[in-house]
Amino acid sequence: MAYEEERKIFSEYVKSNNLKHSEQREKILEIFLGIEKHVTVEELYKVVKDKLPGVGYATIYRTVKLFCGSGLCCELILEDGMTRYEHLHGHEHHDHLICEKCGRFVEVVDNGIEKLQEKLARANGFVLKKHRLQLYGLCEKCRK
Amino acid sequence: MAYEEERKIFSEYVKSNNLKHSEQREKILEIFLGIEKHVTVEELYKVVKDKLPGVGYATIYRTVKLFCGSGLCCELILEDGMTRYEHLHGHEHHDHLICEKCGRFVEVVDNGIEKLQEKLARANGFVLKKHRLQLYGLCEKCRK
DNA sequence: ATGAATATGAGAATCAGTATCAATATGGGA
DNA sequence: TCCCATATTGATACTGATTCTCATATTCAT
Repeated sequence: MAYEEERKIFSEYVKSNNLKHSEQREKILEIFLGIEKHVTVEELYKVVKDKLPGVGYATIYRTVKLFCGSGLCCELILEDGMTRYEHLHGHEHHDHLICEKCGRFVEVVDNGIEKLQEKLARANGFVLKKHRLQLYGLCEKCRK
Repeated sequence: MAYEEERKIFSEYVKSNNLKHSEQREKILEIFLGIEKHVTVEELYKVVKDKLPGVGYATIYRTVKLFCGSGLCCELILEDGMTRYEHLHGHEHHDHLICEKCGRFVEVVDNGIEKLQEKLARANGFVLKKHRLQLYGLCEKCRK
């Protein structure tokens, strides 16, 4: 049984919000953590369905929202109208570089950009809370 | 009758795609160009409805898509599930700084950020086509 | 003016996500 | 251990934004 730390974080979140543990939540968490990519609810549903045949779509939606609340993951909203979820625990902040042809995701960070964003916001009288940066282009393979 | 240039661009786009002119398209274009902000289809629909009472929702959707195709405007997709449209002709590229409380939009550009994005993409083997950068925070007023 | 092609408006359909609700499961106390 | 108030679940209905369909109306080259 892996992901001790994450289980603990989730467990504490559940407890401190007067929620309850359930087999579904345990299983979905484990499966979600085992998928090392930005997963959509639909994708997650399909995988969970294998191990938990009776599970409903709504439960997946509800459960990933809990994961977000607990700080274990966050939403990634692109332009295709499907929300993806990505792990947060043990992952640094990053932006996304996306190939328009093959859909490949690369996680990128640039401290220079981060700093300039802060500066830009401040110059306009804003206190920056978060940002979304997505770079769309063609990857090496897809250009050939 | 204003917006000569834009009308011409649209007119040429229509012609070169074997489409047809129509009163609706003319009117919607004029109204759209007159709104100096990032407009949603719903907002545009309401304004158009005043001058063109019989107009249907679908026509607005179809027409703004044409405007995008012609290069007169582009889509702005935020996190609220509503697509906004903004003028492109005669407007420089810019990113968006958005107040999380009052919803105010500020258009911003930073050449440093733009360059670093290019560099970052290149370093990962990508040729950059476009990017989305949205900065969310609290504006001066809303912090008080 | 004519006809082939496109545009329109109304409403149905779609699609991701949310709300509802009856049935079930959980967990802190007696 | 059993009780029971409370939370969770799965099924399904519902949203809200957008797209599709289709019969009718309009455009435009001839």
